[in-house]
Amino acid sequence: MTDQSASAAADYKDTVFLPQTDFPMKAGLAQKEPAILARWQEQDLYRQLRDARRGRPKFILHDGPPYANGDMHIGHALNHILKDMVCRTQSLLGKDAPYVPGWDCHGLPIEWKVEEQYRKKKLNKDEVDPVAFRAECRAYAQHWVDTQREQLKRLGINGDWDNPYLTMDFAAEATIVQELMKFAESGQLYRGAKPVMWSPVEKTALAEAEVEYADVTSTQIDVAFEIVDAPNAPELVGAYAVIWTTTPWTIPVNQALAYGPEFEYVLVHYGDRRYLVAEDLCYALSLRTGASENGTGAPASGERNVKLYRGTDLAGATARHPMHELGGFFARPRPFLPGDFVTTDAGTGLVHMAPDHGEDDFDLCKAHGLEPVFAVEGDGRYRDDWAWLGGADERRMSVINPKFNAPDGPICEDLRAAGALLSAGAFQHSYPHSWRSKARVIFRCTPQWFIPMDESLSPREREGAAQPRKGESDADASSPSPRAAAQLAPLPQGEGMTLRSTALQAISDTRWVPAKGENRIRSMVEGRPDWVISRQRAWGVPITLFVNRKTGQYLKDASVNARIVAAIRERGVDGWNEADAPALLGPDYDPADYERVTDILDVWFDSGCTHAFVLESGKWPDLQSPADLYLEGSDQHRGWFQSSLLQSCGTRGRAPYKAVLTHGFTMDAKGMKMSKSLGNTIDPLTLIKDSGADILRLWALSVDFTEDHRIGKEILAGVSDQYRKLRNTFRYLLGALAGFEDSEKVAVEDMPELERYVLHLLADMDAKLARAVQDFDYNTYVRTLADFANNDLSAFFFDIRKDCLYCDIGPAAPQGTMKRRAYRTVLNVLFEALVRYAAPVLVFTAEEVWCTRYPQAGSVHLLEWPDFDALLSSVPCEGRGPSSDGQEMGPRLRGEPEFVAKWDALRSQRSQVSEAIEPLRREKIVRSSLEAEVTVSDLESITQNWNEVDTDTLAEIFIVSSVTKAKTTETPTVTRTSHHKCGRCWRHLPEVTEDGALCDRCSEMLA
RNA sequence: GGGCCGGUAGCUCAGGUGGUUAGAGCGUACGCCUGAUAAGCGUAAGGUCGGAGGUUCGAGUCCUCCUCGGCCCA
Repeated sequence: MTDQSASAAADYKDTVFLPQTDFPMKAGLAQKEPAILARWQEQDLYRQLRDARRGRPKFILHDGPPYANGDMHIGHALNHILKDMVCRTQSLLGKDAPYVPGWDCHGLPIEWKVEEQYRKKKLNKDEVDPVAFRAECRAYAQHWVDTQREQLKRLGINGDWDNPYLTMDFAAEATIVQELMKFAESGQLYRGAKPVMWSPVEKTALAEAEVEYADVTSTQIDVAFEIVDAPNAPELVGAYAVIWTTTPWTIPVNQALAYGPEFEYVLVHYGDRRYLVAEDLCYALSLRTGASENGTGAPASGERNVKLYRGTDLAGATARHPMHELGGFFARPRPFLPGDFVTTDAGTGLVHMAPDHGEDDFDLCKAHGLEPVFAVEGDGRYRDDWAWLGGADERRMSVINPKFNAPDGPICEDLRAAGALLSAGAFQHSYPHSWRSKARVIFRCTPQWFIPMDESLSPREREGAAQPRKGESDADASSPSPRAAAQLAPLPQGEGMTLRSTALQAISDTRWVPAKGENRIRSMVEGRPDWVISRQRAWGVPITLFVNRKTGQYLKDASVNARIVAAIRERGVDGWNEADAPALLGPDYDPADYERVTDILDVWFDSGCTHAFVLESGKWPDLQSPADLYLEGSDQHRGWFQSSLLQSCGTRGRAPYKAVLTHGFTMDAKGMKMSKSLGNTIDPLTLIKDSGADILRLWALSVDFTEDHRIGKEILAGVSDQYRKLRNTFRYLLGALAGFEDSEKVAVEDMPELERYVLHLLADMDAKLARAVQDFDYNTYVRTLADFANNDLSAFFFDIRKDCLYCDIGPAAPQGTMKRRAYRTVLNVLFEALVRYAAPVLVFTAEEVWCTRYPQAGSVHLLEWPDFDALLSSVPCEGRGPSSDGQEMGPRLRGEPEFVAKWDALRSQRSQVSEAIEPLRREKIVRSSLEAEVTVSDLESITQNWNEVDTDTLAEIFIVSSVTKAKTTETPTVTRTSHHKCGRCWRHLPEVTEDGALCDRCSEMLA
C-alpha cells in the first residue's frame, strides 16, 4: 500500500459506519459475575420470575437433596447446572418452573463427624445427652447447608435459596413420621430378623451404601463334620463332610450343611478317615491340607472310592457339629440341605450354614425351619451364655479380630483339638468394610424393621393381613371402614398387587431419559430384597412405633399417631422419647404394655419422602405433585429414584415423578475416576474463581452428560475458545446495531433474499433448539447455537453484509439504504433471539449483553422464547407473550423449498469460489477476495433457479469484484481484477477511475 | 466375581431400519485482511470408527470374544 492510498483511505474512514459498543471483548467473568449475582439478589430475580410466570402451565423439577457434608464438588456443580438449565429453558418456553433446592441432613456420616469431635475431646458418645448430641448434628448439617448454598448460588443457579427444604426441618421430620405411619397403618411394616451388614465397631447395621470393599487376608479353614445319618447312602455314615470357610468365627453358629444337588461328590480315604468332597474340588482341597497340616500327604493322595455320589444322595442326611460334646445347641444334628447357590468355583462343594450370618444361609435354613440364634452381640462378641467361646471363656473377643480367627486362635485351636480342622491358612479376598471406620463388617441377624416388597397391597388382602381378627365376616373384611377406605383409595386395586409390582408398573408409567435408565431401575426393583428401614443410631427420624409386649404387634391407632406427628412437628425428632410415651399413648393404653421402638429410619426413607414434605406440603405454593422431573446422577437408580418410588408407591400407588433424567459421572481428562488420592480432581470453586461460572456452565452443557464425560485442562481451553466465539458474536451484534431504531425496520417482504434466507436459517435453528429442550439434549442445543453463530452468521451473513453495514450509509441516506435497513432489522431479530437462546446457558454473559443494549430494562432471564412476529413488526412490541407452547416457532420465516435449495446451492458455489481463489492467493496474484473476478457455470444443474440469480448478487455473496456466468465452465475460475479500488469501500469496480477514488455507490452516499 | 453402560479426527460431538471416497464446530498449520483487530475470513492436514474374529455382495452400524473405563452390586 502506497502512502498516497493510505492517506486516501484514512480520509474516508470517518465516513463509514463501524461497529460501536462498550461491550468488551475480554470477559473478566471472575470479576463481573459476583456483581451480577448481587444485582439479581437485590432485585429478587427469583421472585420476579415467579410473578412473571404466575398462572402459566407449571414445570416442576424436584431437587434431589445433596448430603449436607463437605464442599461442592464437580458432581454437584454438573447436577445443579443441568437442573438450572432445565428450569431456565422451561421458563424461556413460558412455563412456570420454580426451583426449590434441598438438603439431606440426617444420617451416619454427619453423626460420625460429630462423634469424631467427641473422641478428640476424649468424650464417650454414650455418656452424652442424646438431645445435646442431636443438636450438634443439626448444627453441623446447617453449617454445610449454608456453605453449599453459597457455593451453588455462585454457579448462577436461580432458585428459592432463601427457603430451601431441609430433611431436618421439624415440619419435614413430622411428615416423614407421618409417611412412615401410613406404612404402619396399612400393615406394610414388619419386624424381622435378617442378616444385615453390621459394623461391630460402630455397633450398628449399615446400609450397602455405607459399605466399601477392600482386599484383606483372612484365615481359610477346612473343617470336617462327621456324618451320622445318610438314608440314601448308608455307607457314608462315619465319613466326614468337609466344608471350607474364610470366616472361622461362624463355625460356632453353624446349623446345617448345604450341597449342590447336581454336583458329584467323592469319598477320599486318608489315614483311617474317609472325607466327602466335590470331585472337582478334591485336588484343591489336597493342596490346602497338604500344605498346612503335615506338609506331605493329602486326602487326595489316598485311595479313592470308585463310587461317585450325587448331591441328591445327601438328602435327609445329617452330620454332627465338631463341638457336639458341648451339648445343647451343639448337640443338635446338622442336616444336609440342597442349596442352588452352592458352586464348585471354590471350597469343597459343601457349604456350612450359619443362618445368623449369611443371606443364603438364612433363607435356606428358614425354609427348613432353622431359626437364627443371635449368638453374636452388637460389639462382635459371642453372648455371655454361649457355650463355645462365650462369656466365661477368657479367649472371647470380637469375631472380626484377626487373632480370633487365626490358625493359632481359639477357634482353630479347639477345632484342631476336636480333630476337625483339616487345614488353616491365609486367604486373600475382597471383604466388606465400613466406609467410615474402615473396620470389617459382618453379616449378623438383628431385629430390624422392614417394608415388604411382596406382600399384597390390595385392600381386602391387606386388611386381613394387617388386622387378623377373628369373627369378622367376609363382608366386613371386603368393605373396610370409611377411614381405612380413604387411606387405601389411591392404592392399586388389582388383585395381588404388591409394592414390587406397583413399583414396576410405575416404572413403566415414567419417562426415563436416557431410555436405558428404565432397564436399570427395573432390574434393581425386580431383584431387590425387602427394604430394611431401621438403623440403630441417634441422628435421624425415629421409627415411632409402640410394640405390644405380649403380642409383638405394633400399635395401629390413628389418634396416637396423630399425637406423635404433632409432637415431632413441634419439637422435631426430640419429640420421641421415653418420658413422652404416656402422653403420646394417651388414656387408652398402658405404657407398661408397650415397648417404644428406639431405632431410627434409614436416611433413604427421609429422602424418599421429599415429594411429600416439599411438593405436597403447601409450604412452597409454587410447587405441585407429582413432579414433572427428577434429575440426578445414574447412581440414584438405586438411591433416591428408588426410595422415592417405593415410598410413593407404598402410600400413593404411583411414582412421585413423571419423568426421570439421569446424568453420568465426571471423569478426568483421561476418562479416569477423579479422586483426591490420585490428585486428578477438578475443583469447581477454583475454576469459578479463575475462569468464571459461565465457563463451567458451558462445559457442563457441551458434554454428553447422559454418559460419563470428561473434564480437564485441554477440554476447558476448548470451552473457553467456544465461549469467546459466542461472546464475539454478541459483541458484533451490539456494535453493528449501534443506534438502531424501530423506525429503521423493514418488512420481511421487502428484504433482499439473503436476509430472508438468514431468517429461514434462524427459524430452522429455532426449531432445533426447541426440540433439544424437549429432549433435554443440551449438548445439541449448545452446538446448534455455536454452529449457527460460527457458520451462518460470522463466516457467512456478517462477512457478506460487512460492506453494506459500513458503506450503505452516509449524509445522503442517514438511516442507510433499504438493504442496510433490512440487514439491521435482521440483526436485531438475531440479537433478540440469540440472547434468549444463550441466556439459560451463559446466564451471566447473556445478562451482560442484554444490559449493554438495554441498561434500563429488566433481567434477560425474565424474557420468553423469541416471538418472531413481534420482533419483525415495525411497531414496538410490549410484553412479548409466548407465541406457542414449545411448538415449532416462526414458520412464517421459513422459506419455500425451492428458495432454500437455491440459496443452499449458492452457498456451496461460494465455498467453491473460495477454494478457487486460494491458488491465486498463494501465487500472490490476488490478496483480498475483492481483487478476484470469478466466472461460474450457468448450468441449471447447479440449482433449479440458478439463472434467476444475477451476477451482482453473486459478487456480493462471494465478496469478489465481479462474477460472470459462462457456458464453458463447470467449476469456478478466477482471475485478478483490472479495476481500481474504491477508496471508501475497497471494492474493485469498473467505474473507479484510480485507486482511492470513489465508486458510484460511495459517491452517492457522500453526496 | 456378577449386572448394566460406554470407547468415532488433538478436543467436544453428529453419524434412522448395515450400502458410494466416515461428517461438523473448535483447536492446529499455512495464508489473507488490518474499517469486529489479543478480532474477522480462507485453505489444508488430522480418523486401520478401542482390538480380534464372524455373519453379509457389503459393517462405525449386526453377532462372539478380548481390552480399557464407568456406575451399581457381591
